[in-house]
Amino acid sequence: MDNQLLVIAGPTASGKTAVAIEVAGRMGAEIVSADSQQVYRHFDIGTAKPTEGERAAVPHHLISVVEPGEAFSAARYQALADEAISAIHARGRPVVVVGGTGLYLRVLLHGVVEAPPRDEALRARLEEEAAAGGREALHARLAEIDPEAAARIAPTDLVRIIRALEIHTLTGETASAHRARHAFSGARYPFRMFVLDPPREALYAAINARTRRMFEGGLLEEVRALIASGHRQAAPMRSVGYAEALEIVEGRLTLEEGIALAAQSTRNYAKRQLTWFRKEQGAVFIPPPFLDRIT
RNA sequence: GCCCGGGUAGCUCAGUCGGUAGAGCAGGGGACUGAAAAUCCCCGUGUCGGCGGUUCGAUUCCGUCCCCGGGCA
Repeated sequence: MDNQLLVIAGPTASGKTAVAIEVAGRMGAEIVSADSQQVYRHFDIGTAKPTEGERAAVPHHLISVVEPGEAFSAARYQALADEAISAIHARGRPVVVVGGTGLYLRVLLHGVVEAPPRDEALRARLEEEAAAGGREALHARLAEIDPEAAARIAPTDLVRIIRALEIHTLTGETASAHRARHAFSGARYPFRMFVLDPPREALYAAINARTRRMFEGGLLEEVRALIASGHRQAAPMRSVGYAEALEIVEGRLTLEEGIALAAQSTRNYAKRQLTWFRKEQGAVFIPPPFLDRIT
């Protein structure tokens, strides 16, 4: 039973970090993060990484593990998380997985389709093509080579159209063929999952307050420093909070407008996160007080 | 007091040469497997400021009143 994972999920600002540290502390566990933005170094304030003190209290894994410019992915996450988990288990300690990135949680728990990683040059070409001829044209092309994938992907969903096309041109086999080979059903680890689910109003209030705190705590300075070190185009710069901070730094938004928009997109993001967790079989949604309900 | 603008969805506004109206944002729901805090999809009845008038029919035209801007006194 000791290598059963305890998974603590929940939308941003629901209080995952504090709960996980408390619970892991009691169990003598180590924490494996499942957060797609906290993996990037130097993006600290806007991703709400656990503090030094918190990380000293309980060892954390998969936080600040890659440079912002590096291409990260769900598959890479899975590999690194697997490594961390087996190392912790080798130490004889239990694992608490904490995170809000639905895709990463799913890939860790249920597996990832085996396919080649992104090909930067190919993607650039396809993007140009879409810019010139329209996304629908690319989608039409996908429909010819892989009707099954085309049926599943919206004609406007460029990111997914490109990935499907990419898999095909890289392997000569369609994306749906790769997908079909994977069952997704069973779990890769025994686990129990709790989803922290505060009432909507409380969540929004927490998000609004935390967003403001981030700006007061130096988010703009962090963004300026990131730009100065050449990370203006890095993937995490497009994430909730950073995108707005960038607009402020570059003078396209006033501070107040930016804070309001950042809080707004964070709220919308929190809603999106919930749709992942709702689909996870066996996940237990719990209202506060969280600690009393995690066993 | 007079003149000019405005008063339409929670907010900002578009529109109807007269046939009871629609976008963005907000809000809600959803999809998602190598960028995922990304990318994408779906959901809009509201005395069209009040009251009268003209009209088969007024949110739209006319009158009048109220409210909000701005200007002149």
